[in-house]
Amino acid sequence: MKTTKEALSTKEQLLRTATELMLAKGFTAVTVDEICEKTGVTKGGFFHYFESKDDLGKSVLEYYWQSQVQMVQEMPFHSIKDPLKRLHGFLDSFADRARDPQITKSCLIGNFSQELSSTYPEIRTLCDKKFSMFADMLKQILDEAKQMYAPRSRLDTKSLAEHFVAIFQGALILSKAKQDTKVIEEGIRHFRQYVEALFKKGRKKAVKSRKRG
Amino acid sequence: MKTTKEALSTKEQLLRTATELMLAKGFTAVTVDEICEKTGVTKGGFFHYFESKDDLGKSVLEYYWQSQVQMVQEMPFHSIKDPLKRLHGFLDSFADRARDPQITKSCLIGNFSQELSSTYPEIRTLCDKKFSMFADMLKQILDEAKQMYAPRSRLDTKSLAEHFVAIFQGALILSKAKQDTKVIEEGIRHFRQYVEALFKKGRKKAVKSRKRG
DNA sequence: ATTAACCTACCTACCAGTTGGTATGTAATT
DNA sequence: AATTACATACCAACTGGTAGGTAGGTTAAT
Repeated sequence: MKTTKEALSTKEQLLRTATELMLAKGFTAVTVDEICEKTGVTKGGFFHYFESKDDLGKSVLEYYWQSQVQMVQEMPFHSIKDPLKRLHGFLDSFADRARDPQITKSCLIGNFSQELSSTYPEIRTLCDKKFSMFADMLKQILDEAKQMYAPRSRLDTKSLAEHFVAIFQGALILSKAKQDTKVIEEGIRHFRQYVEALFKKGRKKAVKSRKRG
Repeated sequence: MKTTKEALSTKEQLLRTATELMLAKGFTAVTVDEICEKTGVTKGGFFHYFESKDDLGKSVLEYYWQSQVQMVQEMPFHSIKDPLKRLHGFLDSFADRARDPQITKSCLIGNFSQELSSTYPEIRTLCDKKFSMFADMLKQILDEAKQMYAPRSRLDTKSLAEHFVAIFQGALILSKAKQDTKVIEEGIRHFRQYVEALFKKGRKKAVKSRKRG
């Protein structure tokens, strides 16, 4: 296999190029020819690895997702014991990434969801799953924080986690129009403040309940 | 002129069809032929009204924006005197629309921003302006509410208004993937709660400041 | 000998956009 | 009242180029 010697296999190079282009222009606007030229592979080569452009779409989505998962796994917040501090560590990492000019301010899951949901049901389902998995990761932190700091409140951690995903996706869209990443930072800041407010409320309620009960 | 007798001029019919299709599939995936066929006009007819597909893009964006402005103007919240209640009225209307199954859960400004920002600078600028105008509308309500209920707080109403736009855009994306509009309702609910929390905090601070000063 | 990993050359459908019309109305001229 | 002139609102048929995809090969490693 080439993978051992060369940095990346041809297939992975194709996936990388496709990801890069589709992050900027979306699925439909990117042509197979474009991907081939930029990767330095002919069309025959491309169709050796992918059945069709649609097939590429699914593969690219999976590839992108894996890279995102890895990225999150490499974030330093996991080792933080206190769940609320861990949450802030999580948000810090995302804010750092928003500030980093080298990182593309776009999300393939969001792009595909918007562009392909009504025409490619399979991709729509895939996007749904990825969104849910991402939200679930955040939900776990929120659940722990809730249990520790506001166990009696009826805070809906699932909805709150999904809310963050929405904030993030929306901020990406705004940042593209504005060509300014501050919206992303602000979105994270607002979410932070909101969660803080919710936990304060939860604590109060918990105290009240304890007094009552 | 035909406009008086017929419901809509040919140009407006073309704009409508284009809007409808592009809300679902995005700009690139919609072909001029498709728009023509669905409108019942030939290509010659289309290019009589629009210089190019790009030109159509800009026109469609403007047309969509106007329709959205009109929609907001027709909402009942404007007559509410109390600015905080007016804000809730505003949010109520958006939540109602999220619930209404007849309304397409998609925003052309968001779609275009995501799809075309990197390739069509003019459209990107247009999206930016529309987003800003929408945020500004909300900012005005927030400003009034701030002045009345938390005049001393250093609440950033502009950032908060933009945050709502982001929440809304993000929720639309999620709702497409999930095929469930509850995320939109939830997004609005969370924003509501967040603003409430901010105003409570502002009130406390104002009280404190008054005591101190 | 077989298979994976490509490449060259090509096909067909469809894309945005053009050409050169016609039908209709309107406004000024005769 | 008839004629000329011009504009608007379309249509049918076409063009050039590009899209996704295929057929059939070559090369090199297993």
